[in-house]
Amino acid sequence: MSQSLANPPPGRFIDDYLLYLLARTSHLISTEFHELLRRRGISVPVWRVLASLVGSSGETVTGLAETCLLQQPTMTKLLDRMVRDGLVKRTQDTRDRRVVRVALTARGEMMATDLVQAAKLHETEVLARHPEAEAVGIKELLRAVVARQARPRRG
Amino acid sequence: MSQSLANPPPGRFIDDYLLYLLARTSHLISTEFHELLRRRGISVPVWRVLASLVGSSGETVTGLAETCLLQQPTMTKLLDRMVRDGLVKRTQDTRDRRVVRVALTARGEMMATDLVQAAKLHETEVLARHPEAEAVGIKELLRAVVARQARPRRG
DNA sequence: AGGCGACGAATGCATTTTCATGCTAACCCG
DNA sequence: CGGGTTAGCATGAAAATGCATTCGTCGCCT
Repeated sequence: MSQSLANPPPGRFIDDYLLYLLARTSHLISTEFHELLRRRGISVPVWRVLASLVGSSGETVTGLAETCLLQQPTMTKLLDRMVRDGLVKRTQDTRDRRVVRVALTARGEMMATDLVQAAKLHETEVLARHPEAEAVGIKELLRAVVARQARPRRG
Repeated sequence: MSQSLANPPPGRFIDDYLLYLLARTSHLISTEFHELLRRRGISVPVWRVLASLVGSSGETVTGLAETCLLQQPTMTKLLDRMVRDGLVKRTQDTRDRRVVRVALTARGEMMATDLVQAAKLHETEVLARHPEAEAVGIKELLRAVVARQARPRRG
């Protein structure tokens, strides 16, 4: 029962609150890259879809929504816009006619590849800037947390 | 000797992309708590404001926006609703009449205190579930990253 | 004091997101 | 097979958000 073991700067509750620290870190670091997107006129959700589709031959709408941390109706409408803008195309799955397969168009592919390159560059900068994060293997750590946390899909 | 010296799972780009891992982790863990909020009919932004205001005698609108990772106009409108719902009150700063001080009402205070307690409980569960995160001092790590990252005050 | 630039908050409109629901196709089980 | 259930996606009205701009106040500087 000793909260004094750690060293929380006991100012605000949230400054020692894990969920807030995670959200803030994510937001703070991502914002940097998001400004690059903004300069190119690409919204964050669009970037997420593009990044999710590189190297894929077709993802489902629901799968994309989950990956991009969006709700399914939001993804449907986002895809509407991306189809309109010629970034992705929808095709019907032949085995299961309920399923819609989403894939990049040539234009989307080009844009995605380009952005992924920029993202990798940025990531390198970020890791270089925060050596202690790399030292503890932050990516492996996060992957492990995600893997364990990943929802038991019913059952 | 970890096997992760090379590229771990070269499936999708994003699965080894730091910014995505951060966002996904944050989202995945937060979602748990957000469901508790949902059951009580409280939105995430409202919760963030409440949590930001416990123990405070008055924050500015812009300050709250930054803390809650929202834009200032969004915060203004969010506060409109929270005032309407009797959770917070606005008062004019006497020293600087541009500034609006936002503070919890009695009802807001009660709700906030209650939720903070639940949040602390949940945090404990989460940390217990992910021992390796606690082992590396995840909170201290994130605090350090935020502190270093937050420096560039753009203008 | 007067003027100018910066700051803090609010506003208006367009866009996006949400929530609940509808629809079709596949599954399951008797 | 047929009826009920579930999965996958779309839709529509209402709410929230983003972006640019506006309004009022302050600081500074001469």
